[in-house]
Amino acid sequence: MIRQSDKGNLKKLGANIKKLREAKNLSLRELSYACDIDNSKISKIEKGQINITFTTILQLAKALEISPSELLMTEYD
Amino acid sequence: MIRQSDKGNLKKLGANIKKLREAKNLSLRELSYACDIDNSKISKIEKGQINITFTTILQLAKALEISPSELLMTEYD
DNA sequence: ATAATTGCGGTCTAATAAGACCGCAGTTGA
DNA sequence: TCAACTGCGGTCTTATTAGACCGCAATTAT
Repeated sequence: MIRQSDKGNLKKLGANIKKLREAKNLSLRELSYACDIDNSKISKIEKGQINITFTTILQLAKALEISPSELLMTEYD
Repeated sequence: MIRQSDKGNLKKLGANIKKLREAKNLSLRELSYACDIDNSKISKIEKGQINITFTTILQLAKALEISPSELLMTEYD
């Protein structure tokens, strides 16, 4: 595993999440509270360090008040 | 883990993937070959039995020739 | 009939996400 | 000056995905 092209895609996803979080003026801890995901984990997600599951995507989307598909709205390789 | 509401969402995702696969007239093994995911795993995904990761979503979307966000184009709880 | 295809369930190992927690260094602002 | 907040990195355990493989029962050709 740990395909090389995946790393870039994970970073893109993370960057998108960070952008959306900042657009709502939320700190990591605030978003953490809103979606019940540890703030350090969100930090890792935004830096593309972990490969989150579908349900984690749903949690984040809900807290960011957007649709799950909007969360993935980016170009991937 | 294994939140109860997640089960329903996983089934919805699976149903959507199955619909998309059938729309392209692909068997499990054909899709399996196209995205390099074991056919038995795809079967489990379609039945909502596993919580796939982001990269698996990308693989499926690519093989189904749709965008990742389109793959999630459904309503979730 | 019979051979191939298909969906699906189960098995086993290794890798890793989930989840919870700690603490630091660098802002920010009272 | 000091307290609060912020991003972020690391740790530890447990649950689960990933990945590869086997085989059956039912369906679908040939």
